[in-house]
Amino acid sequence: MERIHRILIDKLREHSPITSDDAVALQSLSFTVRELDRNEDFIRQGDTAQVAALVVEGMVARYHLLPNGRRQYLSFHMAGDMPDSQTLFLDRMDHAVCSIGTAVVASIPHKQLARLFELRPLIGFAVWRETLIDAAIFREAITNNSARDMTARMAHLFCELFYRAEASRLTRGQVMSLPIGLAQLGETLGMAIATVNRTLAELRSAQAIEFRGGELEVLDWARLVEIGQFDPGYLHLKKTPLVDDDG
Amino acid sequence: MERIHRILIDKLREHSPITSDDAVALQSLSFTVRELDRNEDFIRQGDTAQVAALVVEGMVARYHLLPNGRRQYLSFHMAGDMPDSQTLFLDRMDHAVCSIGTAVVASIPHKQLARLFELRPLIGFAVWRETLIDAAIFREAITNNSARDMTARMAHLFCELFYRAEASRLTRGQVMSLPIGLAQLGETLGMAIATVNRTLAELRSAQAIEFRGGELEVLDWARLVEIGQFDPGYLHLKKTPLVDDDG
DNA sequence: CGGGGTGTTGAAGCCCATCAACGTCCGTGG
DNA sequence: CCACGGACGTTGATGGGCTTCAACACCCCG
Repeated sequence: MERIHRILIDKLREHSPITSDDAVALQSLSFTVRELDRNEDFIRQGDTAQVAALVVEGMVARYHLLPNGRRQYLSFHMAGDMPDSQTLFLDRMDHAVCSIGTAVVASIPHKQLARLFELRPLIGFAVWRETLIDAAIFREAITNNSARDMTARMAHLFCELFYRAEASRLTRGQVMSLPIGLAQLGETLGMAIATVNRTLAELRSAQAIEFRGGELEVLDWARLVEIGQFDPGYLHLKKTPLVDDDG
Repeated sequence: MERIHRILIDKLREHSPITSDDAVALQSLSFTVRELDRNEDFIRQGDTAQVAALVVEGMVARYHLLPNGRRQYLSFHMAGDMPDSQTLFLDRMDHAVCSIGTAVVASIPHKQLARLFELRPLIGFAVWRETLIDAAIFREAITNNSARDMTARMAHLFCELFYRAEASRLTRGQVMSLPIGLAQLGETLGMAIATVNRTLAELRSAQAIEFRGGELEVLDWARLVEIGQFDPGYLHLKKTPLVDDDG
């Protein structure tokens, strides 16, 4: 099996039942691969698309471009995510997608996906579920940036990213790759860079995390969860670990 | 045709192509109707559901319940919206849904919807599209509450609600029903009640809106759009008005 | 060695949360 | 009819947390 198919199937299995037949059908999908430099836009606001992207390596981010030229980052995506699955059914992108750090993405033609959804509705439902989890993450971001103080806000973001990375087996022990700068953190959480730095120092001195050189290390998960008021329910992931029953 | 079916079909037509055959199929859906007092929860955080709700009259809101007992309102929904369509594919509600003002909702069994999606994929795609527009609205709320100052934030919310109400023909001239209090506005926009009041006064003195007694009146749409930096692209609605070609 | 990008830290000031007091409306019950 | 009480809206005073601005440190790469 191609690595790209493996990634997609494993990802869907984090939340959906995918049968062996479904897996075989998914392997019929063709794709093209593209390597991205750090901070490279690969979908722009206003674009239309005939392909959907699948993250293969690294991380990508979605963001709104604001009138003043600044950005509001909306979400971060790692291997297995389809950050622009909405282009399947919405004509124009209302936001942009860029890489953070170097990344690899695969492009899958809309037409092949649509045909698969008609042939095997359960695959469509699995991808639909994926987009619904996306929406749940957006909702949590609303609450995070509106109702939590700066420290909780940052802690919650780190909790979410680490939890998701772990579910996708992208962590090494207590460390995950998060090749993001303070400026981008600020444009995610709605805080000024200076505040980002001071809040980060706070989390560090609480012995909760270490964040340097594009790597996030969780020193005290329980404390981080408590500071961030993190409850992973909204991620709708199965609690059981992945089982490789097709390889 | 039942009024409930009419509402649902018209709503889907705001963004999706629904053929006469699709419309007939949609009319096979059965439902039960429930009337709600003002501020009545009808889905709670953690619930599972076998039915999906369709707003028939009035407005409902989705919200996160916070540890301190306060709420973060996430979105508002009016006639035609399906505020809990995610229950079709996600087991547990990660947020609650309540009425604001009195409202009427219809409940449609999940099983009937799922069968319809398998029989007629295009209907499923239309509902999917609806959930994707929801997600786009959530994204805009992230940006609104994170990157815009208080005045723009409130203006943008009013723009969105009025624009959506107009698309669904729920306005009377420049007036729409918005039976919401200052406290709830604050819990939507992430500001204290006092600030809500003062910001509201600002918009009033700018001759942009009037908001009183649960009614929002737009006095100067262009100015409101400018203050709120509102661009309706993210709502993904067709620009053409609805055409009643099945009645 | 120089320069740019990024991170760090301090000082000043403002916006907004908080608190408090008062006003207004409306429904209830005397 | 009026008195009362509660929910909601309004307004002022205060304080603090965050933004802003500025200066400097650091590091990688040319």
